[in-house]
Amino acid sequence: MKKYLSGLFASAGKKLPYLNGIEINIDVPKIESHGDLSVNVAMLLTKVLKKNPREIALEIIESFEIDEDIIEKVEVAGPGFINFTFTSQFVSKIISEIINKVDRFGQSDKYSGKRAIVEFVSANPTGPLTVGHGRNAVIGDTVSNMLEWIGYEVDREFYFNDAGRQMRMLGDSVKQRYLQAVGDEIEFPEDYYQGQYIVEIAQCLKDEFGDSLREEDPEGEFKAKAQDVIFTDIKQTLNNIKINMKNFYNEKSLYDDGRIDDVIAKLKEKKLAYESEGATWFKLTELGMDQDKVIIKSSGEPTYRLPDIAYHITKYERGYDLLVDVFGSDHHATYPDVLAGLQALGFDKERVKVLLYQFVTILKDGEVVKMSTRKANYITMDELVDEVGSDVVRYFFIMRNMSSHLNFDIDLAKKQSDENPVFYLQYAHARICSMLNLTKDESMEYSLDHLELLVAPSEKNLCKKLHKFEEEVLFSAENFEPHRIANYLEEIAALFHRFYAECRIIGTEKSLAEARIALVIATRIVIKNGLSILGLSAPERM
RNA sequence: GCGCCAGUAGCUCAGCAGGAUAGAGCAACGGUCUUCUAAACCGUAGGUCAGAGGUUCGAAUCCUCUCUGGCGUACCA
Repeated sequence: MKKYLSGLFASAGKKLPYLNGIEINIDVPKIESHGDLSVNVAMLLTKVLKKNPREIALEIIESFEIDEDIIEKVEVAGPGFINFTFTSQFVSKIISEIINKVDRFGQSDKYSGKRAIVEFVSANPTGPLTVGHGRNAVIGDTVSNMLEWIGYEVDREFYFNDAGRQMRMLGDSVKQRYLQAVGDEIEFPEDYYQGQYIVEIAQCLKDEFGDSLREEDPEGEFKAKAQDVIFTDIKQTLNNIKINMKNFYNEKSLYDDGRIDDVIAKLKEKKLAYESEGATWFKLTELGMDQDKVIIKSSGEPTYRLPDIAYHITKYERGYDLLVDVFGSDHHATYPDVLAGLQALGFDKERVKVLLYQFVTILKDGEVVKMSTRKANYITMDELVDEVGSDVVRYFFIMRNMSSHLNFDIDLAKKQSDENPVFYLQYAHARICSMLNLTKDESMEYSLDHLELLVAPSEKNLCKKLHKFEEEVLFSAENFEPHRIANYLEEIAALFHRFYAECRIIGTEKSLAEARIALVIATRIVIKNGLSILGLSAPERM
């Protein structure tokens, strides 16, 4: 519908030159009597033309060559809006397109040929994935899906660090538990990883090696075993919520490849790194930032900035056009350093898109749950998925704007009832499948020959919303706003349920019934496609 | 102190590519199944869009300030 209007204004521009070169905003009015689409261009032109906006609007309307099969009515309203009402015939045509494209409907090829890498989760393997990681995981995977829908070839990647302090602590923790397991009476330090999984890993080592590891370095067999067990578990957890990473990128390889040294050398070459107080500093003040930061500590260990820069360079080198990073809001102060580094080394930082999401507050029994991996005070993703299922978990994490704090109410998520919004969408899909089974039993088929019979308000409203799917997917993907898809689907489902309440198929005159079946099939396709973008199942019965 | 995010109905949140009378779900109240799934639909009630200025023909939406909450502001990641 919007495309048609854009064309209409483009050709009107030939007669009214002032229409050329200005952007035509096409809006959906909130009030039904204001038509299907509305344009405010006349009001924007008052200043330039020094004329009353309603006069301008009238002049524009007169210049249109209207096809009456498409546009039913054009009128000037309010302070100078131009309101368009489309014919039912035109509006319902979308059904043919949807039924034609099926699971490709909503996809676009705007970015085809482009490659994107989405880095997400990226948790160090010190413990199981918790509900705290959930929002990151679901945002990353859903954004990846959306990018695929607009043409990108997307690789999902998990970046991790198996060196460093946290992992050292992990090895120490396992060793302590092991010593306890082989009978040593020692006290387990309070600041070590407290989780039960550490005890289990230690038990495994005891079963395998007996007490022969008493003198083993914590960073040897202990750390290796822990990392192995925990990573296997993390992969399984991701799999449980339908996430498949293409790569797990180990920070360590950046050292082995000499990439870390390379970055240092290049920064020094550009006079952007210097030594002071035993450490190596990154001269961020040179790049317009507030203060210089340490990139290599006096201990000789780099800070996160250095490997992060080196890692991102590999992404450019691997040929990605778009580099998406999904981070919690606690990273907001750190990534600009990395971007500045990339830019200084000649990489286009505009290709990096950092998605920052706000933290999740977990509510259980009406209370806030404070989580910490080290203190073993957490709810794991697996526990949650076992209780409520992958669909509910994914939906809860994606249904809100990522820039807003999210309350995750575990008790609400557990309810298999109408209080749980994900069922609203799935129920619409299941209801449709059930209807279609029934019409099939009655030997009724869909037909695209009489779609113009779909004139009831609930039919027209549903069709109008179906028109917007492709645009919605494109806009959501380009703006990295996955929650919009969830909102859109809730609207489609609501319109469908209303249609269901008002319009019947069985017992209706044949050609209208056939048109309605077509509408229902089209709706099913859109709901199913939308659910698939969100990584949710589309159940055929509930 | 400085920076980022947020503040919209009792609760959880949409809306924020400036538009006409601010929405949904839940919770409350009332109605709708002898015919396609009542996990649904219809209706009632509920608001100083945190507050104050400003820009504009027009502001929940953009700008400034204030207040409140979250997160940062490391030789942790």
